[in-house]
Order: sequence, then structure tokens, then C-alpha cells
Amino acid sequence: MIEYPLLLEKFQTLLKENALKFTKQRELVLKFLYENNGHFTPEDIYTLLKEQHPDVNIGIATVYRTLALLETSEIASSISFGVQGKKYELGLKKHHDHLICTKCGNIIEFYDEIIEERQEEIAKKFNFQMTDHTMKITGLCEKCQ
Amino acid sequence: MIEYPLLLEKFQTLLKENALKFTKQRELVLKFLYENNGHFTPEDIYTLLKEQHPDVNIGIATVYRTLALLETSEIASSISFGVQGKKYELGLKKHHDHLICTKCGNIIEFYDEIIEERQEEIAKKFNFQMTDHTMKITGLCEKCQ
DNA sequence: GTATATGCAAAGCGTTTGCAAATAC
DNA sequence: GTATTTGCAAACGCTTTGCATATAC
Repeated sequence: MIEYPLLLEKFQTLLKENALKFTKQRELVLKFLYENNGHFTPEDIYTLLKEQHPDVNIGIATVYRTLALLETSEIASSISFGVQGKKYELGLKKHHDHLICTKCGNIIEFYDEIIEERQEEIAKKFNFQMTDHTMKITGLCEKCQ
Repeated sequence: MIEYPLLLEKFQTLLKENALKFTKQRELVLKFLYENNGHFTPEDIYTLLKEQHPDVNIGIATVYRTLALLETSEIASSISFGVQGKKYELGLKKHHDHLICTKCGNIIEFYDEIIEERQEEIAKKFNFQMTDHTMKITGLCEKCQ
């Protein structure tokens, strides 16, 4: 896993390159994702940040804006839950897919080389230029059965 | 592919079994999905039905309610597009996954036995009781590259 | 000093719901 | 006749946006 100072530097370089400013709020969101390994809604992040940093003023709009920025910069990634919104995680890890428990909401990550290969082959077969792919397995986790 | 009268009968039986009523609106939605092979948003279906049947009064709430009914009855299925909502299709076909063009919105269906098998194995490995799984490959279709 | 970023509140959008009227059975 | 379904409009929840103020540079 990348060290935080390196991640921060990467983020700052990216901001500079795009003439964007390095702000307390942007750093807080980045740091939050780094320190809290897991999947969070914008609302989660907003609430926890306000709790953990009562001194810093942060609005939910900024959390949304920062997450969008981090996602297009490929520093964060998200999984969609339909009407219920999205959950974000630090996106620097190796590509992976998700098992999602419909009862407790827990998310398990996995990576499968064979599936990855098949996806490439399928895209090729349809002359499709793949830019992304997601796979979600939903059901009941071990604890919830 | 199933013949329409058979599908209709299946639907009517299902309604009867659950003490639900067979209405013009419900039939129209079913027929729409049968006749229009493809993937449609509730809005699409609502608009096209109003156009094609100016004599019948139908509200968008009824379209939503009927699609939900068809989906839980496994007559229709949906793919989620995050904030942009869901698209529905007749769900009686064999299970399949989707290639989605981010430019023209076109959706290609595919089925891959190896991927299906791997999914089963992954669920087993995590002691996960799989109830559903979806896979989406996004990118550019042949025409849009 | 200037341009960008922010918080706030209002608006947006797909979806759901309460309710009185309409309809299937 | 009675229970379910409907259309309508209002409410909903997540997300985005306009704008005046604050802040990074």
C-alpha cells in the first residue's frame, strides 16, 4: 500500500497540473479515504468528518465535489447501489470486484484472474473497446445466512 | 422465444395467485416489453405508451409499480445506471450480462459459461450464498470508436 | 489581487407515496 | 359491493448548482 505522504504528493501534483487549489477540505476527504479502509457514502464521509474535525467547516456539496474529482483522477472509485446512491473507496488498489451482502451491507472484495481474462476476450469478440468493467455478486454473507 | 399469449397467461395466473387484478395498464406494460426488444427506462415506456395508446390513460406511477411487480415476478429484469436510473427488459431470456457503450448508450448482451462458473466458485470460496450477480463492461462499441 | 473553492440553500431528477376516484372481479 | 388499482400531485432521497463569501496562491 502506498504511504500517505506519497499519496498526498500525488494529489497535490495533480491539483497543480490542473490549476486547482489545495484546500483543507480536499485534504480531509483524501485522508479519510486513506485512513478508513472500506466503502463509504458521501453522507457517511460528511458526517464522520464533521464529527472528527469539529474545527473545520465542511459542507456536503464539497464532499460530493471532491469525491467526483478524486474519481476522475483515479484516486478513488465507487460502486453504485442504484437509487440508494454510491459508495466510495480509495481506488489505488489493484482492480477488484465485490461481493455485497443484502442483509448487513458488508462488502467483500475479490480478484479473479480468469474472470478478468474472459472479460478481455468478450470485449474483443464484440469489437468493443473496454474502458471499465464491474462485477457485483449479491447475496448473503457467511454471518447473515 | 415464448409466444405472447403464453406470456400473457403466465402473467394472468401470477396475478390470480396473488389476488391482484388484471388491468389494461398492466397488460400494456407487459406487451410493450414483449414487443420492443431492448432496454428501456420507466420514462421511455411511459412516453411511448402514451404516444402509441392515446386512448388509454396511464400514469408514470403505474409504470413504476408495474415494472416493480414484473421484476419481482421475474418477468422483467433491470440494469442500473447509478443516478441515471434503471433500464428494464423482458427477463425471461436466459441469464446474460451486458456490454454498454458510453457514447451511444447501446447495450449488447452476452453470456459466458466460464464467467458463470467462476462466479459460483468465488461465492463458494467466501461462504457466500449468492442470490444474484451482474457484470457490466463499459466502453465504446464498434461503431463509436 | 485574482481566480478558484467553499458553504448554504434552493433546485434537479428519478422514484415513491397518500389519497380520492375508478375499476376488476 | 368490495377490495384493489389507478392518476395525480406532493413528498422523497440523493445529487447538483447558483451565488455571495472565503481562501489559496
